[in-house]
Amino acid sequence: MPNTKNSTRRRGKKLEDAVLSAAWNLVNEVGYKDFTMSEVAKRANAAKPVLYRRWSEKSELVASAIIKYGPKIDVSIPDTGSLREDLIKLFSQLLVIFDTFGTEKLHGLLSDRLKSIPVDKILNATSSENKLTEMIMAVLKHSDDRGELDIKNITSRIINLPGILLINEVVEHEAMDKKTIEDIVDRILLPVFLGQKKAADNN
Amino acid sequence: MPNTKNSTRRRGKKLEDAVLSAAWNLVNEVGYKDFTMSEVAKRANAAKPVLYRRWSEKSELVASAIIKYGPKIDVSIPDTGSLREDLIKLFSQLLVIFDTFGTEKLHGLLSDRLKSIPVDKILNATSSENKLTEMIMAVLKHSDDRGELDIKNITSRIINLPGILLINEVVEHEAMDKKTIEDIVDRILLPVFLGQKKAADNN
DNA sequence: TAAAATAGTATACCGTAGTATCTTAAAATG
DNA sequence: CATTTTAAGATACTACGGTATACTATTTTA
Repeated sequence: MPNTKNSTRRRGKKLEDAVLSAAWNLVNEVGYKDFTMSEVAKRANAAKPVLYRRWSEKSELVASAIIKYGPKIDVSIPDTGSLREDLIKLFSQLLVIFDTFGTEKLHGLLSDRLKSIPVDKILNATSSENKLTEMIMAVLKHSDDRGELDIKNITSRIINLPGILLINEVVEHEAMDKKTIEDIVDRILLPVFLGQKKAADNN
Repeated sequence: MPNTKNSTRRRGKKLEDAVLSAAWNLVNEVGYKDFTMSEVAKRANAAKPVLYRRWSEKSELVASAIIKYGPKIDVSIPDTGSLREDLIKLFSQLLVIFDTFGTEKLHGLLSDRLKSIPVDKILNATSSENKLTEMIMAVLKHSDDRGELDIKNITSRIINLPGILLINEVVEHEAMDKKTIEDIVDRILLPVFLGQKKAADNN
């Protein structure tokens, strides 16, 4: 504590913040591909090993910077009484991600992260406390309560489907708009979710 | 190293084959991550620029080698009279890929390819006549002929779904077995495809 | 057959991710 | 306050993907 003023050498959180801030600025200036670790180090007046001591690879540093300085996603779980509306609202909360970053940033980040982690972890990591699958699960629980589906039949593959579709949109298309969301919900998600009907519904 | 007496300089297909063969051996020995272009060049007694003149990046060379020396995929389009059986057969044809390669090879290849091309192109890739989406389309056409769905309602997003699910399995799981295929077909693909019903079916 | 175009050879080079090493400031411990 | 421990600084290094260049063998063409 008595050091803060005169200290020439930053440590811990101070240093970490400086690096994350530099990383955030840089990724916004040059995008993901041209983002280099050396440049971040230079801008933060830090040494490269400092970066690698905290983030094991480029994509992790960028992900951290986005989590800290990127758009905050509304984490509220919609409960409108309609599965369709709930899903649309949930997806719409994610639109801000597309609005903030171009495809290039998301795309590059995605392929690099894919190198080290499985798909279902990608979304959780990027938004830390905002686990998409948990939110999906909550929405489906409400639907189950209304007797529209049987949540016991919802497998992990099905739970992951929204995330996968989201990632696919990132990779494949420039943007995700309201119309795309409705298309995904109506043509894919609802048929899949509601296809897992309660046994009583079957005959 | 100057040529010993009668060493002719290889060109065209001869040279290409030597490189592909070396690449195939190498990727099987060391996997994708430790596969280096320099080592391929060395083994094929070729110069690096020769590789890059034909394949623009590492992932392309590896993909080419797999297409040439890897398992031949049955490209026949099933037509059993049942959409479910057709889809299961189609997916089962792809099992051989998982059997032949470990996840590491597919995983690394996938993330590198993702860097330069969109998801829906990954499977079609240089494999010329083996386009998954075309086969899906044919199977769906048969189903349409039987009046089970309306093919006009099948959007590109829906057509790409099988490929996306396949890629997801590559990334996320060790293997894809019969049970997985049935799960994907019954719980996801059939609900989605059959959800796009003909207007006449609506009661 | 001679010239021109094509494409392989050899090698040096660049940029970046990521690591190793050695020194030194600052914090923790006692 | 002295000692020990932690972690930053500085810098050099390795490995690899991919490119550039200069040279030369082979094929094409006229």
